[in-house]
Amino acid sequence: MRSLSAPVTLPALAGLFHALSDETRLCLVALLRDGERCVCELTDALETGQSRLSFHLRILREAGVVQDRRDGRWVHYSLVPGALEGLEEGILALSSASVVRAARTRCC
Amino acid sequence: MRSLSAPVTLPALAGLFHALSDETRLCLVALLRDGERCVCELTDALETGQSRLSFHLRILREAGVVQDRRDGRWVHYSLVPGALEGLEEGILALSSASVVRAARTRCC
DNA sequence: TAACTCCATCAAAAAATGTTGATATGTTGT
DNA sequence: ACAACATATCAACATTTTTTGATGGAGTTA
Repeated sequence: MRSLSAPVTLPALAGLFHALSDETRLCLVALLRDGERCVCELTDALETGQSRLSFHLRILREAGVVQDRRDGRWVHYSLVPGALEGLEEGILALSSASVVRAARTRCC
Repeated sequence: MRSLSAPVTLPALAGLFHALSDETRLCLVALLRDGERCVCELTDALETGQSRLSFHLRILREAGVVQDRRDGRWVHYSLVPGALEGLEEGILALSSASVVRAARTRCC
């Protein structure tokens, strides 16, 4: 079991969940499961507009789920190693004990 | 490790994530961690309007995360046993292999 | 340099989601 | 039956998210 992970806050966890709460984005994650993919491959696979894809990729990127790498005129996306594992950790925290409370209400 | 779980589809998984993608709802889940709570306790803890809470509880209920139990004029909410474990399973499926594809595009 | 490709970004429109206050429903106590 | 209470639902509005098409930048090839 890993330790020393950053404390999980409710807002942070909600943000991560939000990034994964969309079918298109989950589809992207599923595609990246097997390794790096170029944006053009992803666009091709999802049969959708390029700017729409770019929008969703940005959300995943900002949530720390995927990362990009430029190679000439292509950009390759891949899963951030450990990101989904971190999510599992968050869920575990949520269902067991130590979610860090935002200092706001009596509850959390 | 549990087997025989229902196949995880992307839409189903996205729905679950969506239910958990809101801070208020995560807060509710965190409150229910230690056991059943009456709506009035939850309202009190979150210091928020009753109809707002009712709205979020419904979303959690419809996503299968929580369940309710009527007791006289009170309604008690609690976590559905195994719901969050199911989520972990989904994440695992997503990051490894067997997400069931919706029969729509070439990708998923 | 000019033309072309890949991709991100922007602005406007559309769609979905969340909030609020009012009302309805069912329950208990008198 | 009536009044008081707990909760759900509804409708109007506000906010956020998503989609779409247009534009622009960065890299490549000729």
